Amino acid sequence: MARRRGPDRPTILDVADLAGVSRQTVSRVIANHPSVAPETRRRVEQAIEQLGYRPNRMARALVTRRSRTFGIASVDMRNQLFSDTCSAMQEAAREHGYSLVVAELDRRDDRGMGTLETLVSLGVDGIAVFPSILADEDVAAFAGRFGGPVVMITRAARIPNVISIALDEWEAARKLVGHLHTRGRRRIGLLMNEMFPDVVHDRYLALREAIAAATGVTEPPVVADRPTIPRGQVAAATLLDRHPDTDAIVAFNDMMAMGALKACKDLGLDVPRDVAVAGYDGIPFGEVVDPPLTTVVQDAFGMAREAYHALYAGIHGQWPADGEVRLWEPELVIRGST
Amino acid sequence: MARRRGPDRPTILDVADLAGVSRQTVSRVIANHPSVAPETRRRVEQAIEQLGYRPNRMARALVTRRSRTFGIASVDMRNQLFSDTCSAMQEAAREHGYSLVVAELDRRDDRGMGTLETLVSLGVDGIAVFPSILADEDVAAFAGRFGGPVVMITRAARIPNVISIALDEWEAARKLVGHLHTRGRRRIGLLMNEMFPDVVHDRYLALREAIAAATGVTEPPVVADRPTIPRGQVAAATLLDRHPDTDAIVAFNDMMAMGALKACKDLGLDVPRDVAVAGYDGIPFGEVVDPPLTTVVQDAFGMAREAYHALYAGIHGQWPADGEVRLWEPELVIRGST
DNA sequence: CAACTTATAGTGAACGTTCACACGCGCAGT
DNA sequence: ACTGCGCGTGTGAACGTTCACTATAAGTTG
Repeated sequence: MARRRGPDRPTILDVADLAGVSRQTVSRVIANHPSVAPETRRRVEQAIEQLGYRPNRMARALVTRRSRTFGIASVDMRNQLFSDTCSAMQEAAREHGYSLVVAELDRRDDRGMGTLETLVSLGVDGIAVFPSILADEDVAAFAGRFGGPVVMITRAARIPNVISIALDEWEAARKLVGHLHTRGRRRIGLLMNEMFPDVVHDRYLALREAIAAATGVTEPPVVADRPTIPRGQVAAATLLDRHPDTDAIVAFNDMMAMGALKACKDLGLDVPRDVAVAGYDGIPFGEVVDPPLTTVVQDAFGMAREAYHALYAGIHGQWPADGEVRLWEPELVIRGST
Repeated sequence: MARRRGPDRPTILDVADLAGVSRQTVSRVIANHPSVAPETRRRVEQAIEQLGYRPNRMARALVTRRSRTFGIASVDMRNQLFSDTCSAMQEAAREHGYSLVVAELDRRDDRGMGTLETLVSLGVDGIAVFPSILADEDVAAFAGRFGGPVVMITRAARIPNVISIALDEWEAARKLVGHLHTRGRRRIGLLMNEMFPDVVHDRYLALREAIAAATGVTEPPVVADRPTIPRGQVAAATLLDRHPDTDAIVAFNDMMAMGALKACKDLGLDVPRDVAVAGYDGIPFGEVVDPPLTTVVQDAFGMAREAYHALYAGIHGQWPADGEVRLWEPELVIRGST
């Protein structure tokens, strides 16, 4: 074991000294400012190279009031949708030299607001909030106070100072329920997500509306639980126990739907003969399960890219003070489970 | 659309003014320094509350040379293992008030080193590198230059100034191959990951050694491809085409293994009767596929927590100048596919 | 009661940048 | 020769903190 002490990184002054110029000139070279003599620029660049100098982005951010950093907050980082979003945003951010700070929303910490404040104190220029557990009023208040752009992904809500990017739940529900109806399903049960009342709300409301329109049933059976495979299994078992005549199950996401597949198998029900099962998200594993899962797919990458570009645009220019909702078209992928 | 201008966040001076004290006193209150009169502390706390003040962590980091931020770099953020790691590190970091900056390693950018330099310029206190595509020498050079703690996850390599935390591949291979051998499998084929030569190497070497020990076959058939379901499917088809007598397939991870399941189904082979299939990682979907997947599980959460605590300890104290490898015990989960 | 301690509070400098401005120089126009 | 201008460069201040001191008042000791 050796005591560790950073061999202090070179600063702009070290570069300036080595190149025989002032710090400002080095700064200009870095910023690609035109008014630097070619010969000087060359010397400075060589000094930078030689010292392995990298500007300290915190110091820079302190004066420019721009960190070239976006925050992205999620309730659950282990969600595949979130990983995809993160990855796509990072990809988009790269071309502008932006970086990402991630934070998992902590319910215990002031109902999640503390997490957002942490991002702010880290100096992020904008924030993307992923399926929010936050109350709309809280988000609105935060966005006003923050002053930078805030986008909300996977939830459609018109919140002042917030752009929300989300799946068109009503279109999705129409497509999915329409498909089930075509296949002769009439008694559709729902497996919803207990964690995000609001998210559930849209998806639930849309499905209920579509079901009512298609089958006339206004209060379809519904069980709420956490959106995981085991909880989906339990929820589906509960649903089928309470309503044995159910001939189709629509789950909040593919995980729950997979749990439902297991539950059906346990009960000796054949999917899709006895019960059809469908989910949302289109995760890759859906293709592999038996039977392959019918699912409503959203273009997570496209949405993430749009979120990034909204943030980026928001920094430089305008931002809708009264909020904005951008809906994305869902795609229904029909596979063996329905 | 309204022009956006941050309603400048309050600074420590605003708080000081409101409370009628100096900035240093506010600073002391924030740091919970003892030498502040109870009455003064109360006034300051109230001012903080009233203004919604949050210290600017960049300004603080500039002087303390500590950002309370760790960087985490990954080749592929969409990997489930990475999500789990991220989530667990974040969880562990919370109690110390640390935050996470994530970056996806960009091969194009100086073979990935640029990404690490970016993290440094953001001022992270330590870095976790997730399945590295970086050459050991590059990592070593970087770790030396960086000066802060660097941990490498999922790869065992003794690199100066780096703690590496990884699965014990040899133990894993022994367990898995031993199990297959017990079930009478003698002609084991491998599906490996073409992306990370080094990672492959350990897993591959370990499996080859275990296979040789168990069956006497010193050069088992192997096909390398990307570790995804579709590529695993292609790779398995190739393997089975070249070696039709294969009676067991071990895949680099569960994704490839699932692809292999599909390939077997396509070829009309029964799993596990005709061919056994096993993977690595123990992702939750492995339970759901048909047949459920036998897999080598690593405690991603435990490893991530250890990584975090290593970094945290590294900041404050000692760091092994000549590197250190910490191996984690694998667990073999036997399910229907073998 | 002088001298020392303790508790509490404040001040200047520094962290590594960029911004706004000033400076010096050479050249063109009058 | 004077003015004006543009180019290339340097200087002081500022960003929001904390650190290392210093200062003051009150209490404690011998």
